[in-house]
Amino acid sequence: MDQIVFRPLHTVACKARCSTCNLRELCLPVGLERDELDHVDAHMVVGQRKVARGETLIHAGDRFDALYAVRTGFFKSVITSPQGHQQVTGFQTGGELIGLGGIDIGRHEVEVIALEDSQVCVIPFDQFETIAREVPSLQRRFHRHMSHEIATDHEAMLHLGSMHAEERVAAFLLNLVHRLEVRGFSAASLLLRMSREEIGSFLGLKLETVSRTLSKFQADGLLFVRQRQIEITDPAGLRQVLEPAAS
Amino acid sequence: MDQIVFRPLHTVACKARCSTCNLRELCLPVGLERDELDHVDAHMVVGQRKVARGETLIHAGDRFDALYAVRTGFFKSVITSPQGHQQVTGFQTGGELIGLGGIDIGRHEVEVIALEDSQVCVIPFDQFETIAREVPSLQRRFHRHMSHEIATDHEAMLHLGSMHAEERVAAFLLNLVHRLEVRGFSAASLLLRMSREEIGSFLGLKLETVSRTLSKFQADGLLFVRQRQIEITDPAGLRQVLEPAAS
DNA sequence: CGCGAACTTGAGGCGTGTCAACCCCTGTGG
DNA sequence: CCACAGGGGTTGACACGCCTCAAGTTCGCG
Repeated sequence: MDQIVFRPLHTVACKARCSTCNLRELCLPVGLERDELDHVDAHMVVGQRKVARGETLIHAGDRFDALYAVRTGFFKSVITSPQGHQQVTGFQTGGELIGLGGIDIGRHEVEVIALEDSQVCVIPFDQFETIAREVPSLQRRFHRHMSHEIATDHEAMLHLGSMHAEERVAAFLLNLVHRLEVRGFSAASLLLRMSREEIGSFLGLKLETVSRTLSKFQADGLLFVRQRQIEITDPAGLRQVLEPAAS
Repeated sequence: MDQIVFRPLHTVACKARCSTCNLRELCLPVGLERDELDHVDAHMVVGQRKVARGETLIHAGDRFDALYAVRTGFFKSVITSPQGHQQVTGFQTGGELIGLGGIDIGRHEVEVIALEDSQVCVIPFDQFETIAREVPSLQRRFHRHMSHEIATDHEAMLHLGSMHAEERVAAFLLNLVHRLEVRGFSAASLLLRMSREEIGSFLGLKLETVSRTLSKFQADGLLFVRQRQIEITDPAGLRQVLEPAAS
């Protein structure tokens, strides 16, 4: 689309150990036993890859042969139609898997771009399936991860298909803080890693509408916005926005 | 929500044989070897269930313990937000799996309702995971099925987030005929199993807009509509609707 | 320090929603 | 066999929420 981008493999050979990773309770190895963890440590993750802010981790159409688990940082996934329509399908952060939509046809359907300097674990998929056959609890965990993405996408469809701008933005913010909270960040203060345009694309709105809506929330005393820094001062009020227009 | 509905289990004990099912090349057992098929025949599908038109196969919130594969008929899946917003997340027909979004939290997130008299195969999930560990090609096939749902949902998000009414309806019709064509039906003539309202919910439009759009397509000579019967007279023209507004 | 990208805010237009009337088809009961 | 009821579909008039276009501001980065 744009220009040709130099794309080094950047895969660091050093083995990542899930057993010592602080995301282990959010990522694939949730709830594995000691010996299972050792097995996974030895074979699942072949290396890490660093992706600088703005760099592309996956190009649409790339051959699918590995999953990526976010270790640090923040990504967006974008789908582009043959006619050039674009849509952000999601934002991924620590412990979340990237590339699940590519398993089916063996090619990635989305472009995945880092929104800040990031690091991912590389999980070759053939090998992963072998391990999943050997470690039932890993298999179950993987199925839950895929299922979670499906349920999440359905929720996004709900937002896109049946909510007003204010409801979409409120739901987006609440979802985002919740995910950050689970990862140990503040529930009240967040730094957006994506632009208004990217939020808009994800929510099916134009960037101006996102901007206006945030301004309105501020005017209503629900939060403070200063560029990408947001302080949620009235979380209950923000949830209220989602309530059906009633008393 | 509505009233209590009498919900018999309806599961017919008679074993279904994948090896003799005419959907075997679309459903989970695609490409299995003879001996693998025998194994699957023996353990995967515990029975069938009939669902009359209008009946509910799965209630939102139901415990998840089995997947369903559509053997005959047509279903819609609907998600409802805590605030009462509703969204059709998809329509399922022969060979497609139902309930994948429920694996994660162990409860179904969607309501699944038959749009015509239908029949599904019941696949208890714990048992299925065991077989998937024993039969790698079934495992792979299942992962591809889940991945396909993810990619499909992303496509739906693209429609919902970045297309105009005419584009959405055209994309919907083309997708539908394509799926029916793969299943041996005509590419030109189709009988919609869902109402305008259900199409609208899926596409993020009101039923009137769907109706108007179909009427416009007819006026433009792209198709004939008569209630739920549609004849596509100019498939190329319909695809043209998806092209960016240009020459 | 200065440029460009990202963001904000305003004015006006358009596409889709809303509301309402009417039609068509199906099924049911007299 | 026909009358009637009711749900689904069509069409029109109008409203409104979001998009478009444009100008001005702020901020981050080189």
